[in-house]
Amino acid sequence: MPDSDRDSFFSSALLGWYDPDRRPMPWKAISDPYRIWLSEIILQQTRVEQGLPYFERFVTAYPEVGDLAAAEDEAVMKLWEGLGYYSRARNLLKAARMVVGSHDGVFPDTYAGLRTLPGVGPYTAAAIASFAFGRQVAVLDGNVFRILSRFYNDSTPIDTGKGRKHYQELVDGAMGTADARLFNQAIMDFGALVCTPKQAKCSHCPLTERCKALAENTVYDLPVKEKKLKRRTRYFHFLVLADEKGQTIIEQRLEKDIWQNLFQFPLIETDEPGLGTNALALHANWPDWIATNDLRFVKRSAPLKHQLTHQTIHVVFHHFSWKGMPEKISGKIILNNKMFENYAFPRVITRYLADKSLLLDLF
DNA sequence: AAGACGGGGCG
DNA sequence: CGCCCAGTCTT
Repeated sequence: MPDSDRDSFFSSALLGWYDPDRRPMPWKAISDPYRIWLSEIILQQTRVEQGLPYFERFVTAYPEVGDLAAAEDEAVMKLWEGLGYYSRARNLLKAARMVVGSHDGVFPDTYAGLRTLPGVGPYTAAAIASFAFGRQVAVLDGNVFRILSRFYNDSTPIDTGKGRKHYQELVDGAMGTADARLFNQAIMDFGALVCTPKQAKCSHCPLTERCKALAENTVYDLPVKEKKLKRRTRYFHFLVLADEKGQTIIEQRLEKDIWQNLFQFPLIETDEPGLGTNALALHANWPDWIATNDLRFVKRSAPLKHQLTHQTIHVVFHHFSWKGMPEKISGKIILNNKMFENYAFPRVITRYLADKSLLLDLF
């Protein structure tokens, strides 16, 4: 049941609290749809501090949407390297090319039009529509779920279709006729600075007098999620194959899996934990294009645990020298020393490569 | 509706 | 170690 009195208290208190300068961001004070779109894609499931340097890199490399549309796929993946959720980078490029190819270089200026761009879902379409075009649409993101579930002491799960619809109605009502651009920025700043997941700043919150979760002492029980996180465990063995000319081999991940389109050292994935190099060379998954009698084992890295949100990956790097490595290998790329900078790698590999002492005996 | 998809920061 | 972050797409 709508509670317009409560809604108007919420929006006026929120806007009274809001000060755009408290959390400055380069895309906040502008209305350029390209930059707003770029920032919103980067910030999906990503903290502002983490995304900010990437935003700067992209704007510098591609000042306008046409520059991005004309970029090489590999250059864009390389610029995105390390940020995660790489489908965002692939869709970023697709969308830029769509804007240039099908919309004459001009971004759609409606919620529905924006939704047709790949990578632009309900949240991002609302954000761009309000920030860039002043459309009267409210954003629904993690902050909004948390703030509204608390303010109304509402235990409706946020991770179901019904829940999303419910909270969209709540936030639409709360925004009312307030300036959408201000309201949306205010509610997200408020979630980041005051109504935080932990250690919420209830002692100086402008909404305390009517916050139901505070009154009921349920602040840290909200919001409610229905689904539990499931985690998969995987075992990755990367083969670092170096020849006497200082060359090594990489391959691109093309399957529908983690790190799609990124590069890696030739990978053997096994179901068994704790496999040593000898057992690996005898394993059924050993690639047929490497004859083990041509290799000389050099060393093996310590086992690394690469912890992701949905996967725990145990990684070992196995170093071999390969005299007479072929000049060409179908489906693989032969790299010489400094060429790593042209290819995007997962963090577990860039971090490994960054260790100078490892690289020394590699080449 | 349920899974899949990264990486980092913080308690 | 578990949770969360300016979510979206596929199945």
